[in-house]
Amino acid sequence: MTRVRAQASVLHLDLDAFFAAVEQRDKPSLRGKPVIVGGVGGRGVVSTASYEARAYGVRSAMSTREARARCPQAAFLSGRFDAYRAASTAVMALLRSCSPLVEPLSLDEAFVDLERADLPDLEVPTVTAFAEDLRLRVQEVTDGLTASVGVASSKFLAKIASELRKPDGLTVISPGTEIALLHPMRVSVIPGVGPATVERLRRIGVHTVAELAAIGQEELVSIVGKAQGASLHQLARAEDDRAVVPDRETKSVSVESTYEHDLTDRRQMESIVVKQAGEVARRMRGSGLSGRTVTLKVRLYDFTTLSRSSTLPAPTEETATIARLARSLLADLDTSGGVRLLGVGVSGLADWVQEDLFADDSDDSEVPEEAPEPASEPDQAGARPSDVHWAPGMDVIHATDGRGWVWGSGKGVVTVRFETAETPPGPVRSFRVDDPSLARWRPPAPEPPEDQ
DNA sequence: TCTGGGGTCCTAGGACCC
DNA sequence: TCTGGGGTCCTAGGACCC
Repeated sequence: MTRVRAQASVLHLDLDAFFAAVEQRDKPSLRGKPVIVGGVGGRGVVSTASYEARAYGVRSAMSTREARARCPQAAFLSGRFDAYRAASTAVMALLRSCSPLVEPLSLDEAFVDLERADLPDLEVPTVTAFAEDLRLRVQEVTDGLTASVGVASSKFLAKIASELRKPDGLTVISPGTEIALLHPMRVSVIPGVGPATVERLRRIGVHTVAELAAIGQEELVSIVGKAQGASLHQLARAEDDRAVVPDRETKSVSVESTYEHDLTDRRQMESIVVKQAGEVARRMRGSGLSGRTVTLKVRLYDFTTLSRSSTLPAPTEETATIARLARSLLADLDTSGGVRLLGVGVSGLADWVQEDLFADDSDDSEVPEEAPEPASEPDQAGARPSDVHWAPGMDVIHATDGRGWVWGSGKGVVTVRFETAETPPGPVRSFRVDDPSLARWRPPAPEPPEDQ
């Protein structure tokens, strides 16, 4: 049984501070400055911090409130996923031009199997030169984003390697040196070992990978469970023969939202859940999926999180069906203390057999109107999602001043900085939020990728 | 008014079936 | 007077990842 490959032929690529780097690329005034992308509302968290912001201790998953306290001078932006997706698509296309076996892990990360790349051999000097060239080509296709790359004899070690010289670095682990590198490290370097597992291991005196490797598999299983015990037993020995798998299938589709103020009105909760069901259904139809299990997620005022699910006899992608089920699941829950998050998801997915290629994918079915939507509109007090209309960072265009982006908004005023990736930092001007000469600007739709 | 949003995988118990 | 033993499906919750 193969434990690892004899050569360093798995590559892991990770774009550095990805969301923040895209913002700095497109907004020249932010280059060299702390930039924080994430939820900008009172309950937001940091998604990505630029390295300048990390110097102040700002980290992913930290609450935005704390990030503001640590680095008040940072630009706080709510994120432009179309731009991130476009950059990601360009990088993934580059990787797929190198090898047919590319496994994206997220927008900013992927494995590449070099055994299927067109290289003369897989010796360390060859893969090193290839990886350095690849990093340069990433910068070319993304107009300047940097990537960190690791190359090793398995997925596990390639991922660890890419972390070692961030940002903008390359690490190749020579075959045969894996254990010497790995064993002194803390167990938390192992993907899948988070705070709960670190604590369990700490209680039996295990802190490093070497100490982990010294534990018997039975003891490990008794502490962390069957699957994780078996996995840790192998990874601690640098044993990993998982294949690079392209085209992993989607297992679930979901939408959730945390509200600035806890919800208490059942009618309002129902109307939100119905809207979310519609969004899930729309996305499912967009990717040709349908599913049998509908799940409602509710986070209460005290952060306890509940889920309730119900499985249909046959798959659906219809708004009305998903909405009806979600609403009936909500009906069984006690939400009297207040609700901070609501979400709707569908799992148990099957490919959608498209009966008629020319059928339009709209879904006009009506949701039974037992709970009419509260009169008027999204900004009902307490129901406003964390991201408001003029979100910081959003691209805008002004009738006479041209293109810029939203610096901030409040008190009926939007502040815009006029600049683009190509034009130097420009003036900052303020407008009334309802100024008709100001509009959201969207980049031209990217070419849909060839497959999928 | 600590604690996002979109996912994946695992566990454990009960139902149900052979 | 006790009580088998799988396998699969479903549900709820939790850990973890980016």
